[in-house]
Amino acid sequence: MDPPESPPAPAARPPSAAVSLYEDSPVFDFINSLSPIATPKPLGSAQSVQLFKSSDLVPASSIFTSPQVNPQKEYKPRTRYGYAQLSQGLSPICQRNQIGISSCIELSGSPTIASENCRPSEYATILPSKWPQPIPLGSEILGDANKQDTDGKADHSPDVGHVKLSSTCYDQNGIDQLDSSTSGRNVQENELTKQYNDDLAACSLNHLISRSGTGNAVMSKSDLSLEAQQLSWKLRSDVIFSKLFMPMDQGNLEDSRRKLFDGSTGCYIQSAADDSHVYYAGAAEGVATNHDPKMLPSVIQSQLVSNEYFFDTFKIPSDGMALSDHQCGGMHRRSLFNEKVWTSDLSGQSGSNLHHANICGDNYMKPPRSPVYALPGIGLHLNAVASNASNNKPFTINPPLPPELNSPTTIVSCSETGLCSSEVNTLIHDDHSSQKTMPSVDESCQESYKKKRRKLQNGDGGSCRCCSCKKSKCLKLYCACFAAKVYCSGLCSCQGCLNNHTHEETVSCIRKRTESRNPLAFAPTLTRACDSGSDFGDDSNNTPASARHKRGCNCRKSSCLKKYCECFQSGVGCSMSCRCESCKNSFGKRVLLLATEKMDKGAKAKGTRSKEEKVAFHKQDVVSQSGDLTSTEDLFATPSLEPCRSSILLSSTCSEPPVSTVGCSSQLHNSQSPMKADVLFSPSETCVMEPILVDGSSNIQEVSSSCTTRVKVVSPNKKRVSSLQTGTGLSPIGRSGRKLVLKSIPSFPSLTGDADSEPH
DNA sequence: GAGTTTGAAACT
DNA sequence: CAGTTTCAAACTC
Repeated sequence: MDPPESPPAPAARPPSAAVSLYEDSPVFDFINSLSPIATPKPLGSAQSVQLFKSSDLVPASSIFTSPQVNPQKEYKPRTRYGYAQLSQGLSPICQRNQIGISSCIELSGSPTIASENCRPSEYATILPSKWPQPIPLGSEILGDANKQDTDGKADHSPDVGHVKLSSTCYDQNGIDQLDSSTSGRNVQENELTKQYNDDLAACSLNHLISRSGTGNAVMSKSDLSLEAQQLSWKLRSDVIFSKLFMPMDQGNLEDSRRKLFDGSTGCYIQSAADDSHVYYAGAAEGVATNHDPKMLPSVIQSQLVSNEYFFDTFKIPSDGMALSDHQCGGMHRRSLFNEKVWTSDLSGQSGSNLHHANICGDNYMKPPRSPVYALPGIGLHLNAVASNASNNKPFTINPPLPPELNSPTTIVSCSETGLCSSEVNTLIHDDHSSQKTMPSVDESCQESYKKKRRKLQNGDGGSCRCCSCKKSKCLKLYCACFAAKVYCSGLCSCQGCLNNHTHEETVSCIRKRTESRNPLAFAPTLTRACDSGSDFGDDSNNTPASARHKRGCNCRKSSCLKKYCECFQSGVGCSMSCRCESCKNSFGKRVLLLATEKMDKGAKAKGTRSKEEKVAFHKQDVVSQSGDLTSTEDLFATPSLEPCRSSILLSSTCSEPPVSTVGCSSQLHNSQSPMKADVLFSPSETCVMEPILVDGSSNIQEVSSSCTTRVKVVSPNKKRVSSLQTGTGLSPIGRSGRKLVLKSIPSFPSLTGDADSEPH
């Protein structure tokens, strides 16, 4: 051949030698016909692989998860970040060089797979909706790679294509330990569970969630743990968590998630606002599935640390063994069942289930009204989680919260828990026996309760909501207990409380009324998530309103740096739905697009930008410039896909490294670009970002050629500009705020898919 | 521990 | 829907 003269497709072409080997093959021809790039595929040869240019590979890389390539590295702590990582790990490798590819290939064990995956062209065109697909691939690859670790566990994984990571092994170990330690308790729980079996079905969601860790049928068993027990277990769980958390791998997460979603009942979808929240999507399983991957990264990323939170939400033994309550994080959440237990407990230890039926009977038992409808129970769960988190300050990752505070605190609290658990039981008993309705029953008692409560709160607070309502009778959302859809406990110091089983009817009624008034009233908070969860912050159990976070805060004086701010309290960054002023939420800023100067420019151009808007922008800017990590969660803070949270360094000035870079974390140094933008990275490696402009400002620039940026700007009037609201419609949260986000650039469908749905 | 501050919830 | 009031938690002293 004449190299110089040779026609097309030279670049991708493998060496002639390699080609010669395959060119005759029909397969080769076929492949060739499919894509020029494909040609190199003669995977067998390293040479051919090398032919690929890194640039070509980039797109594909996103798809490839190559944990296997470097299993050890991959399974490092980062694995825990989860999903995003998976994709992340893979892509870089493939992306960068042929080595990556080759490794991918090798790992895959199947040239075919590798070739397919590595095909840049394919990925380039791949729709976001399909991004999840990589998972299956990854799962395959990983599965092979990890088989050693997981052994027969592969069987457990759903057919969906769960990714199995070596990290699973870690989990496994931890699980085993846990399991052994908790097995006894499990039995106990099972017994209790029996009592509530009937109710469980309806409440399965809670179940699933709480048990997500177990990821199996087993999960259904453990939910009934007693609050006290949970408390006592907390320590254990923490320990376990600490052990497992790192190991927590995407595979597990994914697995659990999938299991969750695969639930016979339909699919549960996490709310965007709150990672930890799950919504029932009815039959939209596919949707849910799609969401998972996306969500995980964000969650992980932002919450990375909120071990407890995270743990609760996702911890899953690879083997599907029931983690039992430790899973629940004991304290992490007060589940419906827990509530029931409490109730029953009150009425007489294990015996009476008088009330549990009722409890489930009301809102809890309600089947999802719509696909989007948030299950109340979940809210409860998460809330509890969040609350616990707050006390424990589980979110270690977050800068604001020193790591020391997290686990250590938790542990301490756990130790306390031991003490408290008994107390709790006693208190509960007392409380209920005396019916809080009559607060005056025993003043001294109240005092002691208060003290105890404070102890708990300070220590870990576990599951206690401990309200102190005086005028609301605990029948308004002001009441943390009521907001969490739980009855007040003996630890509460409320007065004139009607939120107890003796007033079930009333409570139920009020709940309904409240819900009718505000469908989100009992919606899960964040979470914390990933609930964000997130995530990081500590969600205080004290937070009365569970739905607040989703709606966003409205802070003015606290700068979102105090617990007054629900977002801060929940350890999550403010989202687009927030209308806060001078937001300095250290967990992440809400605005993605920072542009002070840009603002100016915009102002010039438009000359109409409102002062407020400028302020908002400025705020954003400040934040980003301050070097705070911005969690992109904000972008997805909206119900639909918060999942995609990712930390991003926006400005070059950012001194702090991203907390966790799960999905597509990356630093954007967009020195050239006049605008600084928080970029949302999709979980998938493919960083397609849509610039979203508020008010139609059009000066957003794409950060990189390969990546589009989704930029959000605060709306001038501070009305929430939720860009990414759940387009999927899965989100129960209907946002009423004006949505000013404009997509200046048509891009891939947003991960959430909500972008499309957004009004312009 | 009392008083103040804060922002969500409730109300108008 | 906007403005005001109420409320309870968070915070300060």
